[in-house]
Amino acid sequence: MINITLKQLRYFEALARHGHFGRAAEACAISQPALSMQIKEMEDVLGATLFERGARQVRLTHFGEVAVERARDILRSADELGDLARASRERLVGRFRIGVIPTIAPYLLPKVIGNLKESYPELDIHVRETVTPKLIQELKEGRLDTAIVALPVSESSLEEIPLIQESFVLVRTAGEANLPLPNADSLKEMRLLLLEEGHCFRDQALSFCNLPSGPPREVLDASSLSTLVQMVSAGMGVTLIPEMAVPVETRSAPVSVSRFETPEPNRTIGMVWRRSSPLASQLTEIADIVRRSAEPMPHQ
Amino acid sequence: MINITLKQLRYFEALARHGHFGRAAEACAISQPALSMQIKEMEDVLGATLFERGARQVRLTHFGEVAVERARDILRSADELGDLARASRERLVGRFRIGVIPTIAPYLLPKVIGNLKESYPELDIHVRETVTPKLIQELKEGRLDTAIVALPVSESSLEEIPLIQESFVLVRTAGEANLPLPNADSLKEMRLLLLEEGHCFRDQALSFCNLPSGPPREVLDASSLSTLVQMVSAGMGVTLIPEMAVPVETRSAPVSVSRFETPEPNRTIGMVWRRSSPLASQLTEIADIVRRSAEPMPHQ
DNA sequence: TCGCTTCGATAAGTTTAGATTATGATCAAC
DNA sequence: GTTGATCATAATCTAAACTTATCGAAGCGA
Repeated sequence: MINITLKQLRYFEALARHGHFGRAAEACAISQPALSMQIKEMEDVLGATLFERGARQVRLTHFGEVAVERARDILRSADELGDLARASRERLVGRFRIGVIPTIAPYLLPKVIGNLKESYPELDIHVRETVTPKLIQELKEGRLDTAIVALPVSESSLEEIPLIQESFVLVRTAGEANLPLPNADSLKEMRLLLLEEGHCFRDQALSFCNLPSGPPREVLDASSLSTLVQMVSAGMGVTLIPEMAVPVETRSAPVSVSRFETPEPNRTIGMVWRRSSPLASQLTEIADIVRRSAEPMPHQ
Repeated sequence: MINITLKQLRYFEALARHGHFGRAAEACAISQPALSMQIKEMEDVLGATLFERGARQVRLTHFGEVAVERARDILRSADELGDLARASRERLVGRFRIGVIPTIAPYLLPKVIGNLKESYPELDIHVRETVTPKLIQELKEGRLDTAIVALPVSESSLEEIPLIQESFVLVRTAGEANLPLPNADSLKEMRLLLLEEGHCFRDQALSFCNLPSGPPREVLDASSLSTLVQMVSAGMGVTLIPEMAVPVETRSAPVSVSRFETPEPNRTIGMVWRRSSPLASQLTEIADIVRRSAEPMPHQ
């Protein structure tokens, strides 16, 4: 399809404004014949006359009058596209899709989202909460912009940066508060309640106890830390939870929380994104915000 | 000012639609490298990334998503400009400024405008009523599209086509109805009431009586045919009026109307427009409409 | 892990479109 | 009739855009 060009529209608008080929050409920084030819070309393509060439003046035809309004619309729109681009370079705007694993989301997200909205008011934040493999999948497919997960992820196409390191703590019934602290091996002998398969935290806990991950164990697997703690308070066993979950999960449950002796079991939480993501530079900024959102929590 | 081109926007839209350089290029009927280069150029000019090039797929960035909507707006607008042009070629649209002399306007215009609006419903008709020299002036300056005047105008830059020929009739008091018909010379001796200077009809009447046009005469000059007829009915003299004015002007006045013997005094009414007017072809159509509007009048 | 395939980027060369300068035609004004 | 202003046309040149050929990275199957 042969068509008009934006350049022609600019020339056209200038000629409509000046009503004079010479001066319009000067305004466009081109020669008068160049302008004449482009206007003629545009009239040919449109199949309609834009200007009535009088001996002493150049006037818009009726169609020209209608056309110049339309042309100004188009030119303004095109210029605004440039403005839009500039704006998008300076600050993060538009939709931002963030994925978080379930053992982090409830404790970290409220603060992260609050801080993000403060820093980027024009950001339209979407949250996806699911297990790491799904997040990674969606991330690689471009359905997420970033994900907050436990490191390492070890995907060559993904950039990963650590944010915080947090310990796991032991949750027992309130009555067991003063019992001696079990070590990794003695934990193996206790009724250790765990999350269902798929959660990385399940594997990390098992790993701490030197147990193989994989097949479900005899004890019922929970789908959330909250359930785990409730089951502990009901006397069904003990469990491990990450430090950041303590304030929320043990607030209303009659359980005791104990830290392990060093080396404490722990996990590294980090952010990952596609290396090819054009948001890369902004994502490091966002990582800072997430880090700041998480830092004060252990001390609160 | 360096800027994007409509072509780039079309390529961009195609790539956004297909998510694949090869297929988008095919859809645009260009080679894949050509598309790659134009997209790259566009990204450079905008200073923002439009697509995230994954190994196996091409995805819009957030900015790209915003941009493609804007691009579609622009492209649609540009296409509509073509539609607009096509529409304007087929039928007359927009503002249409018509000038008419005062000795025609009241009698012809109602019908002309009615018929014009019927034939060109989308026409925005503006009427200017004044004497011939002013109409010609405004016509040449492009402030009118056409004028209905008495011919000839004899302006080299104007096209003129005759529409109708109409006679002048004598208006006397009702009591004078049976008096013998004066000839041109005897009219000279009567108290002939005329329009004020500037009206071509005044000159035409004077010319019929073999009197010089120009200086005002002793009798008060009127500014409208209506006034003339009223003055006649008041016994102040006689007058000439064009045939088409008879039904309107003598309806409620006690006057008699008499036709002259051949050769009757008469005038040729025609339409004029700039030869350079791009409406030329439509103006001949309009001339037909005006002619049809005028024709039945002498017989009614 | 090693080809194999897919797909986008890059390079070199060709074509086309747009620009320039010079000139012509028209018309109004003197 | 001559002159000056103004837009169109012609001839030429340049720069942009396109083409074909090739490269390089990444996924995928054996």
